[in-house]
Amino acid sequence: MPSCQRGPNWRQPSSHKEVTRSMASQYNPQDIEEKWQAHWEKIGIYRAHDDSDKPKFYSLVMFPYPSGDLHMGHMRVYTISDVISRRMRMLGHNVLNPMGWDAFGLPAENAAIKHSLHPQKWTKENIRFMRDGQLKKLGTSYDWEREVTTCDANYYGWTQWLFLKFFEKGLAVRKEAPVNWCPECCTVLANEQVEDGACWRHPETRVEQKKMSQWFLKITNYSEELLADLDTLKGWPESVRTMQQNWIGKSVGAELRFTVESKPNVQISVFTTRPDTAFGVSYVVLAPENPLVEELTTPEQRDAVRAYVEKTRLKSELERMATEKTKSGVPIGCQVINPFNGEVVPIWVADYVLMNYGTGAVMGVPAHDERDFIFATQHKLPITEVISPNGEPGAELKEAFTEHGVMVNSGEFNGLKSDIAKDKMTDWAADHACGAKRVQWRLRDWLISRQRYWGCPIPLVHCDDCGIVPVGEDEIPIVLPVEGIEITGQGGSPLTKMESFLNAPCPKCGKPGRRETDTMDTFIDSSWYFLRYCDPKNKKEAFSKKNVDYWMPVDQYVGGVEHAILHLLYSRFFTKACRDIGLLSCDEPFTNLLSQGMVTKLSSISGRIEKMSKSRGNVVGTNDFFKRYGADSARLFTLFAAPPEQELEWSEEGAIGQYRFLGRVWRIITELIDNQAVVDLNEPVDHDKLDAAGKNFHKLIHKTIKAVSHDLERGRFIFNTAIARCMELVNGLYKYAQELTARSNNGNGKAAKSQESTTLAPQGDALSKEEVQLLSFAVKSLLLVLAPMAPHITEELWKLSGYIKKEGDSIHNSTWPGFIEALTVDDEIELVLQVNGKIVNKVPAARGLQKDVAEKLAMDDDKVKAKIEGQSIRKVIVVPDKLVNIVI
RNA sequence: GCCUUUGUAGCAGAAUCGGUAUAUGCAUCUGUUUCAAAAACAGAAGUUUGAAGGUUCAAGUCCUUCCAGAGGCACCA
Repeated sequence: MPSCQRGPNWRQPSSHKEVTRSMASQYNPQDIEEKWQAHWEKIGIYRAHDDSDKPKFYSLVMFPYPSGDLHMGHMRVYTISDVISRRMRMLGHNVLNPMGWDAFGLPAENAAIKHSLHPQKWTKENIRFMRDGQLKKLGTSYDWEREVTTCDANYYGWTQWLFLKFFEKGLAVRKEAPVNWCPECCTVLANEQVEDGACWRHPETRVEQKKMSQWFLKITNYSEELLADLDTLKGWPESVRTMQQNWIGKSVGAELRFTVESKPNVQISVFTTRPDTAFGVSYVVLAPENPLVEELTTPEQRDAVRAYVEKTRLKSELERMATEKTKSGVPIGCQVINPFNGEVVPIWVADYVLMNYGTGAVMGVPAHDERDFIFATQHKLPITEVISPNGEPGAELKEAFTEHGVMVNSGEFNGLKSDIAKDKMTDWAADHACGAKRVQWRLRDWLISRQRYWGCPIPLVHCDDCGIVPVGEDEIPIVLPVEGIEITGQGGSPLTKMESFLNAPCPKCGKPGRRETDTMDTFIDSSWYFLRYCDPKNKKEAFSKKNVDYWMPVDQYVGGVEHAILHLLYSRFFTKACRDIGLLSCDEPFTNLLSQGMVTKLSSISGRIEKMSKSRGNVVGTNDFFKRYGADSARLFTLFAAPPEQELEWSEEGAIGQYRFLGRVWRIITELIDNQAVVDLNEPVDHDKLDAAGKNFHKLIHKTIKAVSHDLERGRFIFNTAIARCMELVNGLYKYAQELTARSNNGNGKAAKSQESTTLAPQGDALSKEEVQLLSFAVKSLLLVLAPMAPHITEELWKLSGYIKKEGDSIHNSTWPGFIEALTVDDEIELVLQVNGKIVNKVPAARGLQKDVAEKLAMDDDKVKAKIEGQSIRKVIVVPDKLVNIVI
């Protein structure tokens, strides 16, 4: 596509004009960007200091997985976070803006199998390229001294140490449980890593349920706190809080116990959120996996029940959920006694009841539960109404009535409102030893074992005598072997075949034992990396409490919404657990969260606008773009095209538009400098000495500073409007410069014509001192407010304007500009005159008019007069400095 | 089914408290410049705010219902 080849390198061979034009007037990002990146690194201006008089600001972006290549879609999040960091630095904060690598994980192993390259080598090479060839070229302001890589032993050793602490506290436990197995990854997965019954890595692969003995972290110990503290996270998007709330899934109800008629010592517990419907129970259902099924089934029913259980076992979870219209089931032959009314009802087994929620058993109340209604209708079980909308029993039930109402057919509870009866009946059950109040959670413990090689080894030894024994703290790190490992993808983790790794003495008794070969879920690595950033080089501790208490919590976290549950929930849990272990003091890790939207682009494969990704064939590479238009243009476009939390469609034309804008900034400022129309400004502009055009422009500058400051305020971050304001200022600068140029050209008579027809800026010697000052103020302010968003061009122009005098000077070390409030408001406003809410006229008026003066102004207006003539006025509304509305 | 969220010129998006509907960019058109084009500079045009009701002197903004898109949870008892 030759038409796309435009850009700074584009030259027409016959263009002689290009040759004669001064070099300074050409904006060439490739001449300045790498130069400044190297310089910033040399003078170390982005280092964070662990002690400082300045207020701290911890700016964090979700660290990347080193997959090898970042594209423009990835760059959005780094740009947003970088602008925030840079601006906070200019506001006088001690900013921590670190970067690292989430470097353990399956893709490295898969790549190893494919290219027969060791995961470590693959990962390290990717990191080097992504760091030096991509992130640095974007112009990010990271403190690379604090770089953290989770697959380095000096990091994962502390991951193991934290595991031991969790183990000590009883927060890491081994238990046998049904777990999700991904046949593609050949490993188990956490619940959070299963989406719609499929592995989150490949949606086409269904996970299988297996019963295995595995390591879990007891995140459920923190269910209540994780839920309750969501309310304190005012700086989080509502949507993310809701998603976590749904995931934790608290439901309050009761556990009721039904005694088996033929075996009085056996009880079936059910969980219900509606104990008020207990008089309507017409059967009790067990999940097919419930061990009570085998225990209670009568000989006559045994064959039917076994066949049914076997049938459901073969169904996938998806198939089990698919049957919404029909509900299969088989009676097991015996009955339970309803403790409330003494009624004897049958026990069934049915696959609409799930073993892994509640107690794996449910009381069937067909009249007041949709699923039970379908089940009872199908299997001809009685339907007893116990709650009525109006207290009148006997209505024909065509479907389940699931709302609250008034109790009927419920003995001593009749007539009560059902929501009140809920508590009373729970109390009754507790008093009669057949139930209790109970809270049920959806959240389950975090399964962290992975049967994979490229992860953090779990620091345990299996001993025949002592069982499973944690290694001593002095043995840490348990190093993941790199040499002599052969990764084939066959027959499980290579660790299981590596004798030198496997053989280890029992830490307790010293006899030969065998090391645990499972590694940890990589989400463990990322659950505490933000703590390590606070103290990345500590060789004695995971992090010092002093440093963590200084920097934490993170003031602004930026990342993708795909981690709304997974990473963010795990990190919150880790923070609380570390707090209880005594390692730190805060309750929540991330005070403010910005979830940036994804970057999309038309995919030539599907023909639709989709998330930018390699597999969809719609990626825009970083380096092609940087070379052609510069990182500053890329940054501005991603900030400008949409608000940060919204989706952003990448557009080549739009991005070039930003390049054009920066070209405008470059041309006007370099020309002003060439013409000596700007000076090193060190005194304020004297507003009163300016002419009308000057006054207007001076006000525009103050308005711009105010508006950009407001848009970039903490928690607001509306970069698109901030850039729009900068554009307005540039447009204003062109206009003002043009007026000054026209004036001096008129004065000089003919001077203008010939080759000066493209002149943008006036000559300095044709201007008054105030005008030069005003232009200088405009240039200085524009560069300062633009600096966080376009760091390279602003630094170069800052230097050309003479503000860099010694090493260490940088626009990024400068102070964010202030503004004079009085100069942000206009003296004259346009007063809108309405009759009956319809606009009749707009007239200029002085600001701050008294209400009666404004009203008189409106009444005297000819157009208004014509409208209201002969009518009686019912009411006049005056909104000061806005409008007058006459109601007739 | 439940919850969250979005709907404004051709496109992306602005619009404190309800108070002149659209800043800014892309695209389009015109002029200057040019042999011509591009670039640059200057200028113009365009919607009645997804739909219907309601509250109000006044609604893009508040309320109700509906329609459409995006995301989350879901046989959760």
